[in-house]
Amino acid sequence: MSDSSKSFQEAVRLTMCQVRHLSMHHLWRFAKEQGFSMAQMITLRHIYHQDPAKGCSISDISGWLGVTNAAVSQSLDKLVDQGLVERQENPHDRRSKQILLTPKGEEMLKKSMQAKQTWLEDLAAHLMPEEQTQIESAFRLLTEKITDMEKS
Amino acid sequence: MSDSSKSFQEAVRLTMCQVRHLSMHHLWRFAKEQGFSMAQMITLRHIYHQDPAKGCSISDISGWLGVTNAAVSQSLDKLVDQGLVERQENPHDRRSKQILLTPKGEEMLKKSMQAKQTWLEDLAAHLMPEEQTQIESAFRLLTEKITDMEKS
DNA sequence: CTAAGTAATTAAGCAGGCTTATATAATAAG
DNA sequence: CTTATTATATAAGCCTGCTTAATTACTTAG
Repeated sequence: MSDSSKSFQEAVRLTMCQVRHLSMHHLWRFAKEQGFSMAQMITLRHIYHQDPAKGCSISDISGWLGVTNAAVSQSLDKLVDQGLVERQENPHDRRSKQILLTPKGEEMLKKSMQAKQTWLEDLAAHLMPEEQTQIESAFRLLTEKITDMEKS
Repeated sequence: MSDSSKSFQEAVRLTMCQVRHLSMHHLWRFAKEQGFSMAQMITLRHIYHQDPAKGCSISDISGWLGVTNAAVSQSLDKLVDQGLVERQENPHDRRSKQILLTPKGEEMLKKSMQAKQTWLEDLAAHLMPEEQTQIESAFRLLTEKITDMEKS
């Protein structure tokens, strides 16, 4: 591996480490206040990151979390009761369910991310316009590449 | 707020959203495999982000997590048993304890972050050298600014 | 058509993380 | 010095998220 690549990785790692720590804390507190378990928060986010047309199955989620289907099914019951997700029949396989976020669920997730918004505004205030532009283009590039990676 | 600042924030938000989702998942799986609770992982990271000379108190941690001191004290018992953290007397206030990571604890935390390493190498492989340089400098700047923000 | 396999659900039971209540020791305030 | 407050620890008990086991419904393979 080249030295420049090492340097790149170190820079990314450092920022990620900070962001991860703050995000983790934020999500933990949000979940606690709203009465969700960590598993439910991760589930909601996982559904959110799926193709909204297809949703995802119970097995998808249990595989992602590393728990049993039973656990996911029970956990979803509560989210359904609260109107955050819905179970739909999979037309291609009637054993399977398509789990989808309801508008209410999507709104809730957005809200959970929005608290970050204030932080982001603070950050913006600490940066000169040129600095913002520089970081912005780096992040756009990164988003694109990460998306590519997840697909492959 | 200026349009350019909005655009900046949106770019950062998008990347963070991806990173958060993947990090969350990664940490969840790691904790599960290693037999730690989410609260313990967040605790360890919190200690890690403190001044290593001072450590932090039980109250610090319970405030950070939003749980009682009793919960933290019990949770730390297990981490102490495993040799990951140690309780030291605070010389300035003998009621209080300084909670510190042991070398073993630090190593464990590093390990929990290292799995990200592979991902980072994959990412680097998807990027041209110029792209890496661009992102790298943006991240160095960002780390600096976030550190400033946390201090203030 | 039958048998085996897969997806989800339900129920019972366990374990661990959290809370409250209580106790101890040290500090701060009067 | 006495009293109140703060920091932590311990014990008992609750709650909930998870597991296993059993069931239903559907799909696939032979």
